[in-house]
Parts: sequence; structure tokens; C-alpha cells
Amino acid sequence: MPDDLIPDVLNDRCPSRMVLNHVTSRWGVLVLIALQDGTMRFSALRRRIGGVSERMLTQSLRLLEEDGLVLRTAHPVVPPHVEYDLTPLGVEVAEKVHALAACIEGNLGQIMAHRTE
Amino acid sequence: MPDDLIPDVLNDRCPSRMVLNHVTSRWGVLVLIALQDGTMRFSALRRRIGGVSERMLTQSLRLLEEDGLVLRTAHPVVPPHVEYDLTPLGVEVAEKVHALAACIEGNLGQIMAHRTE
DNA sequence: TTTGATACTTACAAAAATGTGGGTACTTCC
DNA sequence: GGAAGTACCCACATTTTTGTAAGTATCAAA
Repeated sequence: MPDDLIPDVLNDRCPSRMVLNHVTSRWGVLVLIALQDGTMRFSALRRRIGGVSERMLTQSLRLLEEDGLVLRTAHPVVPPHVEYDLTPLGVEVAEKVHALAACIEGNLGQIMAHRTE
Repeated sequence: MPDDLIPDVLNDRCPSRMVLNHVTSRWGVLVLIALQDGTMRFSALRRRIGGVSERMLTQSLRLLEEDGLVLRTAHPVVPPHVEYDLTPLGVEVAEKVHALAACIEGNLGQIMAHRTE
């Protein structure tokens, strides 16, 4: 019975670690939060997420797509038209990520005050 | 009225981004989850969190301490005895992080199945 | 007619994260 | 007496992440 049977992020060899890393990656978090507003095109996402480069946005979207959290729909037209959505599982994960971000945003005053002590 | 007045992680210049990065960092996430079990010493933490190096554990603990999420208590004896705890705010944040990790662990089967398609 | 928008990819470079091995000062266990 | 445990720090090297700039094909607006 390998360690992997009961998923555990504290276990070095558990593949949940990899997924957690995708989800909690610098831009992955923000992609999930941004997509909570609904379907978005690549450029719209890029404008919404301050500071992300095209390269990083593409890469983050690809990883989340591979994990089945994000759905990519490409319309083969010129100029290109591609839409991104959360999958049902993506919605679930995005909610948790959003709760975390909101918690930090809500306590930012306290945190910043502590940092300057 | 600067952008920073209403914390928003999607905003490039909002300091909540920095805190979010500490919390969602590779080892930061796991430190918070591990500390949910209660007070732990450095070595215990290191054993609990699979794959973390001393260097990275120290660094992660320092960042979370600066943000006021983790409390470090050093007893000046030889050999050294140092205890780590979550602060009240740390408990709150750790709950969200744990919910996220649990969500991923719980859906890992589905995710891994999707990845191999 | 030049510019900008679309959704990327690729090569290259820079920056950040992470690991490695060593050292510390003492105690207890074998 | 030698080894291991404690909680680190430091310098160095490597790995990973991230950014930058350019290129692609086509259309529409100025």
C-alpha cells in the first residue's frame, strides 16, 4: 500500500503537492480568482491580473487546464478568439483560494502594522 | 486616494500580494498546515513536512513570523529549544489554507485522471 | 499606411528560489 | 570517547521561475 493512496500534502511524494503548487503559484492563484467573474478572454485576463506577463499567463492557464480546473475554448477565427472558464472543480478550488485571499485582504491592516513593529 | 486603501490581490501594487505570496509559497502553505496540530519545535516541523530543508524552513518561518501569522518562542538554553505556534490570525489563515489543501486532496483522483487523458 | 488588437510561441537573459555542505556550542546516550 | 541531537547561520552552486523582446497572420480603425 503506497503512500499515495491517501492523499497528503505533507508527504513529499504525494502528487497532491504538485497540484497544490499549481494552484498556489504566484499567478495561478490570481487566475482562479479572476475567472470567478465568469468567462474571460486571454487579453481581458491579462488586463485584470495586474503585472502578469503573456508568457506567465499562458503557462499558468496551461497548468490549470491540465489539472482540469480551467477550460479553454478556442474559436478558430482570425484574429484568434479564445475563452477561458472555470470547470466545476475549478469553481470549488477557486472558492477556497478566494476565501484565503479575502482573509488576507481583510486583515492586511493588522498584518502591515505587525510588519513595521 | 491611493489604490492601496482597498486591499486587492489583483492589483499589482497592493501589499496583500506580498503576504499572499508568503502564505502560498511552496513551504509556507505546509508550515501553516503542520502548525494546526499545535506547538511544534523546529526539528519536529522539519520531520513533519516532507522534503523541506533547514534553510527553507527557517526562511518560511521567518516570513510568516514577520507577517504575524506565526509566533516564535526561544528558550535560551543549551541545547537550543525553540517553539513555534500559530497566532490567532495565523489560525484563521491556516484554516483557509487547510480547506484548500483538503479540497485538492479530496479531488486528487479526478485531477490525476484528467491529467492522463 | 501605420497602428493596434488578437492569442499566442520561441529564444534568450535576469532574478529568485532552493539545495548543499560546513560550522556552532553544548548535552546526553552508547 | 565518539556519535547524535538541537536550532540554526553562512557561503556557494544549482535549479527554477520569471521577464523581455521579437515574431506570427489577419482584420479594423485612424
